Amino acid sequence: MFTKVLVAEDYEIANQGIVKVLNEKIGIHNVHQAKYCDDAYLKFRKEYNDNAPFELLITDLSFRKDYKIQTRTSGIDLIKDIRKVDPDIKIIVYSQEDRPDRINMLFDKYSINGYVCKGQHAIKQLIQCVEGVFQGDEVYPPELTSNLQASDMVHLDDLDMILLEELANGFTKKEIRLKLIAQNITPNGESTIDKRVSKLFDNFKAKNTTHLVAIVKDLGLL
Amino acid sequence: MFTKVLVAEDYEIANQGIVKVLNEKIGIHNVHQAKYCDDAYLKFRKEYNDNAPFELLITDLSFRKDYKIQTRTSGIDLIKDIRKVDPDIKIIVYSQEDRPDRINMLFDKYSINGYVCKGQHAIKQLIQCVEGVFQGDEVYPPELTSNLQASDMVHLDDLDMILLEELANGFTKKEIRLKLIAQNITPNGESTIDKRVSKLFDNFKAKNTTHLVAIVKDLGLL
DNA sequence: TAACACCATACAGATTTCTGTATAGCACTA
DNA sequence: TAGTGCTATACAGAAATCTGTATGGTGTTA
Repeated sequence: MFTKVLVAEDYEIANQGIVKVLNEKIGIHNVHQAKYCDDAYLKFRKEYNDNAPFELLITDLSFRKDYKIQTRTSGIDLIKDIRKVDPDIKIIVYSQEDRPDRINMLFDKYSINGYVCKGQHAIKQLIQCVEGVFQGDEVYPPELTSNLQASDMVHLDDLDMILLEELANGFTKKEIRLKLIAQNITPNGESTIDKRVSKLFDNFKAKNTTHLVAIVKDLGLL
Repeated sequence: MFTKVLVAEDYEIANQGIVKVLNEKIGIHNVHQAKYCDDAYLKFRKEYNDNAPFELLITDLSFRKDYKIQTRTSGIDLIKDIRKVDPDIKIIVYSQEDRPDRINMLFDKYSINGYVCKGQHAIKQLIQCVEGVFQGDEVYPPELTSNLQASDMVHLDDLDMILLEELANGFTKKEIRLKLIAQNITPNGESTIDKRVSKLFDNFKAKNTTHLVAIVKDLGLL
């Protein structure tokens, strides 16, 4: 089993909880804690340079901002920087996020090794995740593997995303059309945009533009 | 100090963390845990009926939904139901939420006794909060008292919230007007609603309804 | 009490949204 | 190759949004 672990989590009580689980349920005692991304990075760097690197990083994604100015403001920044230095360290992300596309992105783009959703079954999942990652597996959260269908069925292409984005930014379809033309993006006919948005209404069962944006924001797609 | 406490928090690791703090830092050992609102309510009810009521409830606001169907789905439901039965129990809410208006609402509308923001300083704050509430104080989180200005300058009343909510749900202003009339809520003139929404545009610097809803969703007010 | 500010409401006009119908092009296939 | 389905586009009309102006009521204050 891992012997040396770094936990990056700004939320103190959760941090304590993780350490408790690692100690008592998995038997890892050499656990270091960090409440800021920059702090985590420095700790990582120090041990790495001393030739006693951490074997596992467990990190949250979102870190609350406070008076301390940080160069890294999210777990993603932290992961990026650590991966650059040490491609071998195992990384488990442990966060609120439960959107399949976001989680998949972490595995694809930042080659994390495991993901645990904060939630009711976090303890059991964390234990399984640490064990799985130790054996070299990629460990996806059960929440994700069970219902891939629903959220991923509606496929949104680039134009759809641009439209949603610009509508949410308060632009009219005419304005959006002009922007598209200016950026040489096709299609950009006025009625095509109308039709695209209408199709999004169908996809998301929205009654109008405002409703559409509200739904998409709630789904976390925007 | 309190001797009998109920902790309602679906997120296991945090739940552990709270118990640890209550045990080790405040010296409360009779701590019961619940991971679902309904479960918390039943535990509360049982002890109350046995004439050995909890003196303090520490609860989260948001509970993740899962296969278990719950009649109470949020901490607010739980608080409402518990307050109905026992107006004397002290309640500390302990949540992600950091919007001043939401937190104030909890004190005003549900007469909670304390609030702690999940975050970097949650342990210290929780300790201070429990001690303050024990002495009969209302304990607001330091995050709130320090910068009331910014976010609270825009005061949203009930009607504003209804309008935002219904617009986000895709209803037209005419439909909303009819709903207001049906529920005997005044004012409900067509142009009044127009004017109210226009004022919200000003407040949030929104260009149109869609933009407004997007902004408010991002701010977490909806 | 008179002046002033604020709010609910009405009305009207310009703009935008939403929907339906219609045409043309492109790709696939029987 | 003719038929079918999909997409981009145009146009048009009904409905909704947005904005400006105007009026009457209420409450505050000089």
